[in-house]
Amino acid sequence: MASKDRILRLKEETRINILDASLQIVKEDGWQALSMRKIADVIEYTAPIIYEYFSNKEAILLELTRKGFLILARDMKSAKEKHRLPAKQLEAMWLAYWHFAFAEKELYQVMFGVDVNCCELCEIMPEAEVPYTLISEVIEELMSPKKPTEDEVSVKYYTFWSVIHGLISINMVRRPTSDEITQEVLKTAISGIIRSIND
Amino acid sequence: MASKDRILRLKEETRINILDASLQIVKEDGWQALSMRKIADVIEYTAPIIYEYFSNKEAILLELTRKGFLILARDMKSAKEKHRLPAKQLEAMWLAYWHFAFAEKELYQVMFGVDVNCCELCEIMPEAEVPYTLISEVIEELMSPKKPTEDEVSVKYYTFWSVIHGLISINMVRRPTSDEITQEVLKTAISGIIRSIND
DNA sequence: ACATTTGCTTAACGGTGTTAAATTATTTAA
DNA sequence: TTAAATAATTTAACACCGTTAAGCAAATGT
Repeated sequence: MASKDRILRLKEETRINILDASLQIVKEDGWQALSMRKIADVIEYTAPIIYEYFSNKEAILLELTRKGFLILARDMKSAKEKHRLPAKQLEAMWLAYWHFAFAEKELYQVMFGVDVNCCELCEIMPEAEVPYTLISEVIEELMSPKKPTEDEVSVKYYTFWSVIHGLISINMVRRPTSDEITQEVLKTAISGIIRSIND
Repeated sequence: MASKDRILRLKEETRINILDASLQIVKEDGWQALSMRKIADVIEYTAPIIYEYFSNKEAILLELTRKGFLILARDMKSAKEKHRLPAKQLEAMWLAYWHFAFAEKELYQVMFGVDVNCCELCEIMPEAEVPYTLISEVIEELMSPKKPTEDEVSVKYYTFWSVIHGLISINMVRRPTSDEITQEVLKTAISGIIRSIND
């Protein structure tokens, strides 16, 4: 019967509506504002019908995560295809990754669990700047022959922090990588940046 | 009156009890399990008295964040003092940072907003492995003269990912750094790692 | 002894995710 | 066409959440 098809198509449509509504709410008011009742409001149903399409709220987040990975993969593939040299391909893919993170900020957040609460943290909590100060002093000392500007020191600081924080996030979020690999990444990263400081 | 002092001391004590109880709950069942009523249970009071010590739940998280930064600063300082060469000091401080993140995992999480939900994500969602595959293939090609093992490719992959993901996290969580700095960090990081691939 | 303050609890409000029951609408069968 | 069966949707409810207001009981000051 064709009517079965039509109904299935409608069902698939509301499934997508639920995902779209979720993303819309998150884009407007952030992840913490996402609730089943608000989703229901947007799709003009009541909350319980959502459970006919997703077994719970977590399943919605998971589906958005999958959506994110699909878009990311597509973007990275197309970036790769624009080059032939492996080095260029790598750069293009990572830049695509970077752009995806900000173009689809909300998806990236649910994919990798970055929350955005603490933007003005340093203003209300001076202690949060101590690590920055400690490290920057040493970086400046290390660069002192060149009399670096504060911005140049910042560049090095953020590179360091990115590597370490990135490694930590990844090791916390994913299944733990082998210790040897992690330690090697850590050491080579640190010494690599230190070496690069006086380039 | 000395009794005033005693009472103030008791008040300070329950303040600390609240923070300790919070951390205990989080260590046992994760951040998402932390609730005012559960804190009250642990300190053997009812929920509303917590508001005599903290204006709301967010304030408790903020205080734990501060606690984290204090410990981190202490650890980094003492690591620095163990060395005289700036390069050694840097390495020691970042290793201290690293160790802090795992020794005080819960504090690090509330400080930088890393959530830990998706440990087995790759098992239940194959799409999550596509970016890894894409990049690894190119890295392997780039290293091909050396016939690298899968572990060696992983090292490079995770270094890349750490840098990019770390930069993204930082740019999302903190007030936005100037675009020029960010772009320079990105480019130098990427080309640095690419260069290092055939060391 | 009475009044006042303090410490704490109970009760409540509006919100959350989720489930079960009741209701309405649609399709099927006689 | 009408009755029975099935599907679609809502209402009601449960147990929890953060938070606030009202109430009570004990300690304190006068």
